[in-house]
Amino acid sequence: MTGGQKRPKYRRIADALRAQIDAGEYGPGDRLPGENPLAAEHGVAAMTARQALNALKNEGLVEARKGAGFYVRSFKPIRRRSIARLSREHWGSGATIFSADDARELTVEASLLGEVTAPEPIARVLDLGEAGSSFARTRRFIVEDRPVLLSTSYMPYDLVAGTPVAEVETGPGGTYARLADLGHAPVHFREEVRVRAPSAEDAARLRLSADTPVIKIVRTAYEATGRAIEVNEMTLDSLAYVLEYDFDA
Amino acid sequence: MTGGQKRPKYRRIADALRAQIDAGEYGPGDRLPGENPLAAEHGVAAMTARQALNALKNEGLVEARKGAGFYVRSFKPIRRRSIARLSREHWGSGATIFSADDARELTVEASLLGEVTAPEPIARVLDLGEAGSSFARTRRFIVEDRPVLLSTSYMPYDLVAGTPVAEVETGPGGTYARLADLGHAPVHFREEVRVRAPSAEDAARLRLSADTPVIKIVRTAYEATGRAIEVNEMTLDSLAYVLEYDFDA
DNA sequence: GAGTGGTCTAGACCACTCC
DNA sequence: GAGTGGTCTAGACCACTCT
Repeated sequence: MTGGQKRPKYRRIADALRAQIDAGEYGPGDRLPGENPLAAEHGVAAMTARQALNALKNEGLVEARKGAGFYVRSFKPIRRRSIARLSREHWGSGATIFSADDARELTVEASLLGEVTAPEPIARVLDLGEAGSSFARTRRFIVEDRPVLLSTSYMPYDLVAGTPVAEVETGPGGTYARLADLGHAPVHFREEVRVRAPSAEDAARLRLSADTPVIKIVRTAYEATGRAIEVNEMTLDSLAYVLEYDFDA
Repeated sequence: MTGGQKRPKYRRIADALRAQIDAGEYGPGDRLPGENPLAAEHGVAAMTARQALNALKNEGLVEARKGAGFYVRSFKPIRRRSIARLSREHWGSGATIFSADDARELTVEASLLGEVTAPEPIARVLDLGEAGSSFARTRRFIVEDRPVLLSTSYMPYDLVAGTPVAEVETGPGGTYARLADLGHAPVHFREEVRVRAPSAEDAARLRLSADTPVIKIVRTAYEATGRAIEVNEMTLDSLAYVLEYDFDA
């Protein structure tokens, strides 16, 4: 009599909550009813109400805080202008490539890994030889207290060891400007975009649950000779970003 | 004594299965043990084994077939060369823009929607006026019997009504070549890439479960005057694609 | 301490496929 | 008909937050 055709109960409950969120009854940051009130309200078992809440969590609409409740997500996506940010004029002018993204308080945690053995596919692209010896640097980007992007940049060790590229601070224009100083200006880029489940480590560093997918971007930078001089492997909170690519026909 | 530190049981079972898949013990298309054998093997409740299998499903590593079992996914991602496929030389030569993607048996189901009211954000970009009157066409792309991409293309109704663009078959070079014939050649494109939970309809048309995220691409085509002449809203099976963007610094 | 989400158990019915 | 995945129930313990 409670009226059930085909759509499972937990989906109908999720639908109802989603509608309320869309209608603004629950605004960004608001707390949703917990599983017990929900279950009572809809006359189902607690597990079923929980399934509904988890469905919304997996959609990225709400986030769970242990011991506290489910809260409506309140993060405005970052618009990443993937091509403009890498234009020569941009880093050539001394701007960091991050400043082509949304203007928002941005914290970057950077650390040098120094000489590392690059993962096999990257070693091949960079033509690192048998040792696979690369120079690597990792970064974590935090916007509004939320870690949103992890990045690991690999360059041929021989190319950059002992140069300003291998310093902690790469100076105005960043790595690409320093590579240009060395006569290895990047002239071409390729970005490969994939969606995947995060590794346990990535999930932890981005503070995501294991069910939330991430965007993987692998960017390769080429110098004029056609040689690959850098590979940057990035992991993005998939709900925190909109990727924008502008190009001519 | 069975050795449990912190990682939940269901995750450890999922990890074990993932390792076996990576090791090739279960190859593409193979069937995994069901929840009951799995539960017995690991000494847990059936629900817990099921949780492990569902975790793998959400990762996209395996797919569930109702009444049959869980099977290792066996689809090789499609490499979509987003920029090359839209170059003027490409469609100018009479090739369809799909042929810049992986060479694989591709089926396209196309249908004209005719005159439709475009969604508000698209109507604004296309400057459709109050009526929001657009001409629309939808397509579904199927590769190896798997629907992988949905597309809906919107153009200003006044621009294309009664022209070859509005025909069922757009001819060599497709819509963009016909727009060029009309003196509205696209010279610039913008693609916006997002990851989201699919609508119920999109999930059904792509044969995805509601937990599997999709990639949303919104592509806007601009003519030389800077006017937007087409908006194409695409929904991709996020595990079926690798997006590739090539560009110069 | 009360409430919460994360995990887990031990059952159940249904619709589906055929291992 | 046996087995399967999808859904559902009615409990439970733990770690966590503090509504």
